[in-house]
Amino acid sequence: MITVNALSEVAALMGDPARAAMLSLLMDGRAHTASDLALTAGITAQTASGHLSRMVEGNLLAARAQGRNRFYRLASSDVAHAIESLMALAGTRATPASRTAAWRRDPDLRFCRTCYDHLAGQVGIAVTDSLTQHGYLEPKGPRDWKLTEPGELFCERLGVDLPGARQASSRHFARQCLDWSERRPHISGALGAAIADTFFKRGWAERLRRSRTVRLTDSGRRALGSHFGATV
Amino acid sequence: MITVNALSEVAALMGDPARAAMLSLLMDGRAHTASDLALTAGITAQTASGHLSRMVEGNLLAARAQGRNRFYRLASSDVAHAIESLMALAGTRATPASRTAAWRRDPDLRFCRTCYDHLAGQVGIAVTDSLTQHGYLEPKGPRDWKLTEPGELFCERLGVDLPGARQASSRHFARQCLDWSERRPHISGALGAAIADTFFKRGWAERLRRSRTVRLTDSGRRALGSHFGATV
DNA sequence: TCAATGGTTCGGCAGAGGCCGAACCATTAG
DNA sequence: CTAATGGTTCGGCCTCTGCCGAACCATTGA
Repeated sequence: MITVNALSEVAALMGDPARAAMLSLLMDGRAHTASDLALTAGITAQTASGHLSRMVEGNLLAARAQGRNRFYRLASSDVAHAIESLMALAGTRATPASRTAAWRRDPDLRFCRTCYDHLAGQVGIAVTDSLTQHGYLEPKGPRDWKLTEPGELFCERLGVDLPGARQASSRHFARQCLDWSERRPHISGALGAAIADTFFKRGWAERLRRSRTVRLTDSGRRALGSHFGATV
Repeated sequence: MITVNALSEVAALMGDPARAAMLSLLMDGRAHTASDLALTAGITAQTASGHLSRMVEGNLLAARAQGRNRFYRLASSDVAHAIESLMALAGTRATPASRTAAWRRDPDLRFCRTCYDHLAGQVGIAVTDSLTQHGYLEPKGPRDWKLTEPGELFCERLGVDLPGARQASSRHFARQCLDWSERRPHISGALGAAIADTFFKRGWAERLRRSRTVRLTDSGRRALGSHFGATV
């Protein structure tokens, strides 16, 4: 059956430690240069080049040339979600003896990280919960959210680029994304990305280099309290 | 980082063609003997034994001895969902040139199949849609459903074993599961499994050997019309 | 007790593929 | 033009692991 082969092929692509390290870095949703990815994976540039072209061939990554550099990013959010689901599985792999799941061992990552291009972890959940509890966001269908009229006002007041988010017409606007550490949905899609952008632009959060981990700044912690009525 | 290794390890387990073939068979939610799995994968028993113990070690499978036989099944529905998400990815891997996704090439599988232990494909979606449109099922939270009072009556009339489904207390009762061919949610969890059981027990559907494909019988087609008001 | 059947362990073989050094191409800066 | 930098291709090495034959263990049935 053709799907069996396809399954093993795509899984095998993710199943190499060096490629998994690259994919993990790319889970921050940004594009990275080939040498950057090689450094992260701890391999030479020529080895990385082989891995990268194989992942492009397998439709996991997309490549874009810019000057002397070549930038690689995840091919789609579907890829990101498949990786998240595997990570969720890996996180629960703990035996009954040592109950501590893998992600528990990195509290910073659990606290706040990027999931592709939006916020995840405790902070992502806190933001999402605040939006739903204030009636700014309502569940719509099984995997989407509806931004209510008060929600639009709130976002505008916050400085979220709503027109920009709506412009990406091919993309889901407000999507539910399962958080693998909190095991509950957080806001993703174009709106989720726009909200995350706001956090970065206003200095509420900072990306850590070579990691999906995000640091919540002091002003970010205050903003969570004043704007969202949440404490983390 | 520990999560990176965990990711590559679990992906590598799924990334071998023989193991992927076994996992694919086990996606029917049932337990299969070691020799059965070996036959499916097209390898000898001793080779299969090695694969199986590695997958048990990696918490993908659970094993149960019974007499001379040894039965293997997926360790949890999380495993099934991770595999589904990879299959969804593999299905969209088609190049722009040949746009037909992989699952399109198996219309029977797309029409009706088991997803772990419940019905999926067009039939699964038809059942789910019917239940929601009649007000028997209401979305509850992002990933669950609520069975309404009329819904309970309907299920009892149908012969669904509701007490049995409720007994599995550790399990989600009515869960939303994303259908990778229809790209919409169908009913899973204990209730989804109980409904699927009803279909098999009443002779409305039959499992095909060595496959997740399910055949809808003539009486099943009529039942869909009379009980669910649906045509497929 | 003895065969038959299902399953696992062991040992050795062979192929796949990850890795790097070296060479090569492309773009930018001086 | 030349040098520097980023990236890829090529060739060969080497490990990893999937595979099977053979032997072994466990359960069942006669």
